[in-house]
Amino acid sequence: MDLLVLDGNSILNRAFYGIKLLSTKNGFHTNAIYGFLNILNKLKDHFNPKITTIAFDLNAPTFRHELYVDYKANRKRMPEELAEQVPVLKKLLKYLGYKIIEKESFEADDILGTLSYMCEKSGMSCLLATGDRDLLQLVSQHTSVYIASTKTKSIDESTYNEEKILEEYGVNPQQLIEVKALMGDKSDNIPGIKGIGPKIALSLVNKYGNIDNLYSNIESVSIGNNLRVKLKNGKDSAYISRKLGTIIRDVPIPKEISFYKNVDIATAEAVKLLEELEMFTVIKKLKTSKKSDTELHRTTAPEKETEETFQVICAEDHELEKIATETKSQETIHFAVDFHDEEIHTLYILLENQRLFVIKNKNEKFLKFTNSVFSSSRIKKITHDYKPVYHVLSKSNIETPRIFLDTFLADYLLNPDQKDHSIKKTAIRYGIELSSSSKEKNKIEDDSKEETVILCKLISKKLLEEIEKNELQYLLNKIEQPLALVLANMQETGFLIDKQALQLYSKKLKNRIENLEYEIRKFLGKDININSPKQLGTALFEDLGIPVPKQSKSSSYSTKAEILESLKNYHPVIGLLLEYRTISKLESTYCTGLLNNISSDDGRIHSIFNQTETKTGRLSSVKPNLQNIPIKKDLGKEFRNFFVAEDGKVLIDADYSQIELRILAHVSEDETMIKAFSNHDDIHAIVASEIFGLPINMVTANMRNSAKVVNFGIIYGMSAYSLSKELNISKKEAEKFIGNYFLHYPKIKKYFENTIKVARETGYVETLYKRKLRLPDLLSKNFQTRTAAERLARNMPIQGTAADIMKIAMIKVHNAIKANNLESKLILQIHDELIVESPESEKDTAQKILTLEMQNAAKLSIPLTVNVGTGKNWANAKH
DNA sequence: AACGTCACG
DNA sequence: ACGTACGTGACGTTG
Repeated sequence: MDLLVLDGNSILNRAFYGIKLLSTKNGFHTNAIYGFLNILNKLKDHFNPKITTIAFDLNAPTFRHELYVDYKANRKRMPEELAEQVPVLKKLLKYLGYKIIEKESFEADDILGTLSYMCEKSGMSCLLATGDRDLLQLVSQHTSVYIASTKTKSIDESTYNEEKILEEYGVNPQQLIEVKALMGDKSDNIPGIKGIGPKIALSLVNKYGNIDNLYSNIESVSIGNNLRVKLKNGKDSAYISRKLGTIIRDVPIPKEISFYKNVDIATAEAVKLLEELEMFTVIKKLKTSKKSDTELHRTTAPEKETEETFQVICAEDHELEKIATETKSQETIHFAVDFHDEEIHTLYILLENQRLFVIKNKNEKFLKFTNSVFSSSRIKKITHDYKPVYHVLSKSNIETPRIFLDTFLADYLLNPDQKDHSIKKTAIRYGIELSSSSKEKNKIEDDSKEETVILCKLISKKLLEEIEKNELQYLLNKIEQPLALVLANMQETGFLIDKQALQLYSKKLKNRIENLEYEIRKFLGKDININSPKQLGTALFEDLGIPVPKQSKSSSYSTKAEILESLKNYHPVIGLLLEYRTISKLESTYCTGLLNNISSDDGRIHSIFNQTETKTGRLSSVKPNLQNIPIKKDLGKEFRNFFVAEDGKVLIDADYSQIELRILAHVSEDETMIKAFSNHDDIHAIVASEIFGLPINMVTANMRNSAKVVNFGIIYGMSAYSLSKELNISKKEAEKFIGNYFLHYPKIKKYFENTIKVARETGYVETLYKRKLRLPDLLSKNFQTRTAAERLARNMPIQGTAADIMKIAMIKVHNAIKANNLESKLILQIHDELIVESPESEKDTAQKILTLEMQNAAKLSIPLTVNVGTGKNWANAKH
C-alpha cells in the first residue's frame, strides 16, 4: 500500500461512540484519542502503507453550504467530551510526525478525494479510512476504502474494493453518487427525492446507469407507486443532491505525494503527552515499533504480581535458519498468523524463553522456514482459533500441523454459555489483568497478533489444567480440535448452487409479491409498508376494525402467522397477507440472501461453521446459514433443487433417525422405550399404541401425530398448557396425556427428575461425553428464570449428546474418505444430517462409509440408524 | 441495537 | 398465580 489517508473527524467520531468514556485521573476524556490511535496503528500494521496522512474538517462553512443552505443543518453539535479531545489528538499526531491536512471551504472528504485522485494518476495504491459510507464513491482499481464501524468486523470485511461494492450494492462506485442523488442522505441533510429510498434508488440506477439517462428516458419508468411523478417533481432536488454528494477531487493542496511523508517525529514530546493521557500501552507500542522489542505485564494471581518480559524480534532473512533450529529445539511453541485475502502476511512464533519472532512473508524463504517448523510433529503447537489459520495455510501449500491446544476451543468447552471467546475475553477469564486502558479494547475491533500470541501463552497452562479438572480432555482432543480441520475443509469446499435456476425462481417470486402487494393495498386503502408489523397491526386492527385476539400483555399488536391464521375468516386480506409474508420471506432470505453469498470464484456457497456459538454443543452456520434451508412447505422446498452436485458427481444425504429420542431411551435406561426402538421402526406409532392402549394397527394418523408432538415436547420440557395448544385439546386432556406417557415410561420421568436434582447440586448438566453447561439459574427464586433453567437442564444433555455423536461421526467420515483415497467431500451438516459430494464412480463406497461411520459413531443400548439417499441435487438426495 | 417475524433441527 | 418447548441465524423495520 502506497498511501493511507484517514478521515480524521469521521474516525474520531467512530472511536468516540465505539468506546465507552475513559478519562484520566484529572477527568480529561481520552476514549476517542485512544480509539483513533488504535485504528491508526491497526491499519498501519495490516496494510503497511509507505505514507500515512490525516485529513480534518474545518469548522468554517464549505462550498456545499453556499449551494444548499440546509446542508448538514440537522447535524448535532459535537459533545463537549469529544470536542476537548480534538486539539489534543491533533497535537499528538503532529508529534508523531504525521502531516495534518485541512483546507478552508472543503471537507475532509474532498481532501481524501483529491489525494486518491493523485494516487490514481501516478499509478499508486491508496487506502482511505473513514466511518462514512459516502466515501465509497471513490473506490477504484487503485483506491480502496476502509469503513470503521462499531461492529466487530475484521479489517478485510470492512475494506471495500470495486468488486465488493458491486457485490454489496449492485452498482459501481461512481454510481453510488447517482443513488444518493435520488435517495438523499439524512445525516448530511441531502434532500434527494421524497418517497425514494435505497431500494428504488438502487434499482433505478441499476437500470439507467445515472440520473441524466434516467431523466432522458423518464417516460419508460413504471408508473406504479406514483414513481414517475415523484421523479419528475424531484428533478431539481436530485441534481442539487448529486452536486452536494459528489466529492471534489481537485482541492488546492500540495500535489506531491511525498509532501505527506511522516517526518519530524518528536518522540520525547509524544511520550510526554501520552503519559499525561495515561496511555502507557500506546507508549510501549511506540517504542516497540521503533526498537522492535516490547514488554507486557502479567499477573499470575491477583495477589502476587510478577512481571514477565517478552522480547519481540523482527526476523531478518538471513536469521531464519538459525531461528528454525532454535524453534525445533522447543517442546512447546505458541504461534499466530496474520493474513488477509487468503494471503499470509506474518507468522508469529513465541518460544519458551519469551522471545517472540515476527516473521514476514517476503520471499520463498518464508515458505521453507514455516514448513520446516510446522512439519516437526514432536513440537506441541498452541494457537487461538486454528480453523481460519488452517484454511490459509493449506491454501498457501504450507504444512498444516496438528495442534496440541486451541485455546479458543478450550475456552468454549469451559464456558459454553459465554458469547465471546476472543483471546482477550479468554485471558481476562483466566486471570490476566489487561492494563487499564487496554481493557476497553474489547469494544473496538483490535487485534494485534503479537498480543494474541503472548496472551495465548500466558493462559494456555491454566486452560489445560481446567480442561483436565472438568474432564474435558476427550472432547477437546478427540472431538473439537480434530473437528476444526473437518469444518475448515467443509468451508473451503462449499456447496454448488444452480445460480440461474435460483435467479429464475427469484423472478417468479418477485412477480407474485408485486401482485400480492397490489391486491393488499387495494384492501387496505392506505399506503402502508406491509413489511412493517407496526403499520400492519394498526391497519388491520384499527383501520379495518378486525377484532384483536387476546394476546399476552404487550404494547403492540402481534401480526404473526399464527394470529393471522385465526383471523382468516374476518377479512379476505388476511389470506393474502399470509401468502405475502411467506413469499417475501423466501425471496429475501433464500433468493437475495443466497445469491449474495455465491462465490464468484467457483459458483459455490462457502458457509462458515461456528464451533463456539451454542450452549448445547451444536454447530451453527452463518454467512449464509445453510442449516435452515426450507423443507417443511412446498414452496420453500423448491430451494433444495438449486443445491446441486458438480458435473460427474452426486450428493449423498444421510440423516440419523430419531437420534434424540434414542439418546433419551439410552440415558434413561427405560426398558419399554428401549424395546420400542429395538422392535419397530416407526417410533411415534408404537408410542401412540402404548399410551392409547391399542394394537399398533389401530393407531390412527391423528394418534400418531399426538405421540410425535409429545415425544418432542417431553425432550423440551413442554407444559400441559403448550401441549394443549399444540394439539388443540383441553389442558385437562393434555395433562392426562403427559401423565399417561410417564406412566408407560417411568424411567424417563425418573431420569428427568434425577437430572435436575443432580444439576441443582453440582451446578451443571452434562452430555455422555462430559460436555458441561453450568446452570446457576436452577436455584433462582424467580419462577420464570428457574423453570427456564430446568427446561434447559432436561434438554441440553440430550441435544448435546446428539451433537457430540454427530461430531464424532463427521471426523470418522472425513478420515475414512481420506484413508480410502476418495475424492468425495463432506460439504454440509444440519445437526442430524450430513451431505457428501461424491464422484459418480465413488458413490457406492462413499455411501457405505457415510452410513457405517454414522451408525458406529457411538454405541448405545439401542442401535443408531441412518437413512441415506443420493441425487443430483439436495431435494432428490433426501430419500 | 432491539424487536418482530420466520426459516431450520 | 406465575407463563407457558429446546437450540440456532437472517431479514426488515424502527428508534
